[in-house]
Amino acid sequence: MCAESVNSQDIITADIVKKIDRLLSSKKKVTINDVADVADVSKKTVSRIINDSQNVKDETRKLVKEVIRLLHYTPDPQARALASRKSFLVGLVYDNPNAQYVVNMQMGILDYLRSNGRELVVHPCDRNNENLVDEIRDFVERQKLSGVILLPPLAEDKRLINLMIELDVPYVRITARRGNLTEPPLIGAQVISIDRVGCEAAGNHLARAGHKNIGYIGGNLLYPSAHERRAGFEAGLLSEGVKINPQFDEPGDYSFETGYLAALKILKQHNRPTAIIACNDEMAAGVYKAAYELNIAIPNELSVVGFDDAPLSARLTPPLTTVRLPTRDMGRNAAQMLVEIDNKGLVEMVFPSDLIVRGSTKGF
Amino acid sequence: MCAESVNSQDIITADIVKKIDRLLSSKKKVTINDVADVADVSKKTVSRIINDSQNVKDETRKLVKEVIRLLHYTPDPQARALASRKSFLVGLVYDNPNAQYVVNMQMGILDYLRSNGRELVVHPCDRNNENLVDEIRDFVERQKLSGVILLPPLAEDKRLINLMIELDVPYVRITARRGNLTEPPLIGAQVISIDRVGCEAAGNHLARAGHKNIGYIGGNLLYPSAHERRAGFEAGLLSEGVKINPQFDEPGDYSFETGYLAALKILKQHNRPTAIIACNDEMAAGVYKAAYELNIAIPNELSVVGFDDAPLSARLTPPLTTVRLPTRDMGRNAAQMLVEIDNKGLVEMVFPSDLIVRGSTKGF
DNA sequence: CTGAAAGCGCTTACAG
DNA sequence: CTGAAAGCGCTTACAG
Repeated sequence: MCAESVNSQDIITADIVKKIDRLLSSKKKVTINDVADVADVSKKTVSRIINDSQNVKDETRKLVKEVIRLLHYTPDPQARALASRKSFLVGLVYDNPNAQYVVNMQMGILDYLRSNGRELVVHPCDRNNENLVDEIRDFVERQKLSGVILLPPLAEDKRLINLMIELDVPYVRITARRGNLTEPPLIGAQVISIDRVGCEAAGNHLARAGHKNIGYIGGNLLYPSAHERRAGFEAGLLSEGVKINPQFDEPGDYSFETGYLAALKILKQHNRPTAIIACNDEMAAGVYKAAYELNIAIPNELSVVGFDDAPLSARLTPPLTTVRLPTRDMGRNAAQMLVEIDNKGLVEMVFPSDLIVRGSTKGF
Repeated sequence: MCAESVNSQDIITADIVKKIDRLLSSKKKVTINDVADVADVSKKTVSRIINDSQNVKDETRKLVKEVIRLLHYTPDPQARALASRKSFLVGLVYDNPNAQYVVNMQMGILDYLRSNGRELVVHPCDRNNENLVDEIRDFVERQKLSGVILLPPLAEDKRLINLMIELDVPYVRITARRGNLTEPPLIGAQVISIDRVGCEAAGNHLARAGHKNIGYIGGNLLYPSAHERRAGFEAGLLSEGVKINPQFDEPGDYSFETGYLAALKILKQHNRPTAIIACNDEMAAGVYKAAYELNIAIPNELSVVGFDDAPLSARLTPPLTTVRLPTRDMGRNAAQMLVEIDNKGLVEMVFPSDLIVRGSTKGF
């Protein structure tokens, strides 16, 4: 294969073409030295161009870029990492039980990183491991990560945030917006989901359908999401003058099991509610199980709402009305923030959630 | 912090301790040069020990290892990669719709890699992308991967297998055992799941429960798993003299939708079967939906069996009887094979699947 | 705007 | 069994 001889760029001389052809046919790896040699500049100049430095004459830049293209040169990431003490690896740190969420996030992050010559190194961990902080410190330092993305609930862990600051590594936290403004100001870059918006729509949807006797199964109150979602559901109901029935207001922890047990408790009572809001789809699936056992028909006798749009939710019978978070979009934007934005100061991006109405909710 | 002065190893002299203390308090990164200097050997010798070379005197090895320990030295992965043209990164290449499978596999792979100073770089891709091969070639070459793990169905892709051989990179394929021995001999290292075993148990379970009129919804026949599973189900039934009713033998493609449509078709007939075997849980969930709409009670009027033990399966009402693959174990062992075993020749590990009986199956 | 020199922290190839 | 030298492919720090 020879360098396209019909070259529109008259900056590429016959001499250069000859050099390129020789390199290409030698089958050896093309390095910065080859580019420098062919373009007749120093490798420092090539380095400047690779790293988007401004201090290069336009003409020089154009020539070098063309040579890079013709040689199919890509800089060696390990060599760059060694010299600059920064790798082109991004770490994804999480401890999360929801596989779909993790996979969607990975896809979104990679949507962006791919265009950027970076790779994603996954690092699931155990938030109850007492060596968590040291272990993550090792990970970041050894791999000289160019950035870290923290998923909830680890993104809320003060120890990890402090670690990122101590290591001076760019990081982006994926979090849910707190309604509670008495919280200390948020630290570092964040991609924030607003669980509240979709929940408000869901509450409104139920209230408008005529439901007045409404049960509630809460999320794990240690997570901001549980508070946010509740605030949203309540606001949506209240806009139509409806409140959660305190008689059927049960705690939960986002697990199928607590959803099931809470629903059993609620549904066994004689004036049982006509709708139950569960703080996530897992628990909503627990409500389905309880309803099934008690022979209560969804949606005819009971409407159910969840949160997450888990794969599960569309597979339930009837399919579950739920709230969706744009997880993949959030991942893509988190990666972009990490790479493009200097991490000093506050940076945030906000993503609302959406109500998805399916077959589990019905009016009278 | 000073090096433990009460040192049981009399090889560590006071002089060495002093040097170590000075290094540790300097806060600079500890390198191979420091280790060599403290142990009074060449850095080549330290390198031999890091890389488990045999040609080192026991005494020397012991001393150097102790110095490494006291200095908390860890070799720089990027420097090693640059010098040896091999990184300490393992690539996970897949194109798979099932999030739980991917996440379990990642966990298993990391179970092993963690103990090994290696990291996992994830690389989801699109098998219909015409640049697939070139794109993966770039990935492997640029990152100088020390190994690649291929998940199904990409693990069956001849183009990728040839690519791995061409690049001479160690690789392990995760595959399902084919029953068909006319297939060409299997290439390279493999971690093989035997879908057949669990399916046979499932078929047997149904037949022993007294089912004689049995419907079947197949998997995507492009994947070996679809054939394996069918062979297993049939063998299990046949051991009790039962066969799939050809009248209710429907194709499917592993999607919820095809499961649903096939089940509708089957269940609308007047002599409908008392049990349906679906080739995976997604399709089994489709059967639930169809049964619900047709007002057919599971398991009282219809038993259902799936495959995967997806998170979904335990959440369905009633919970689904299904077959489980030891995904995480497979991942751990794949990583171990990749790292420990020279990739020449055939190497395989086999993992059987298990029947998990839950509430969706019932006798008469 | 550009470059020569030194160095990042290892391993390779060779020698003894 | 051990080591001195060169080199992997880049960037840094400095100079002009």
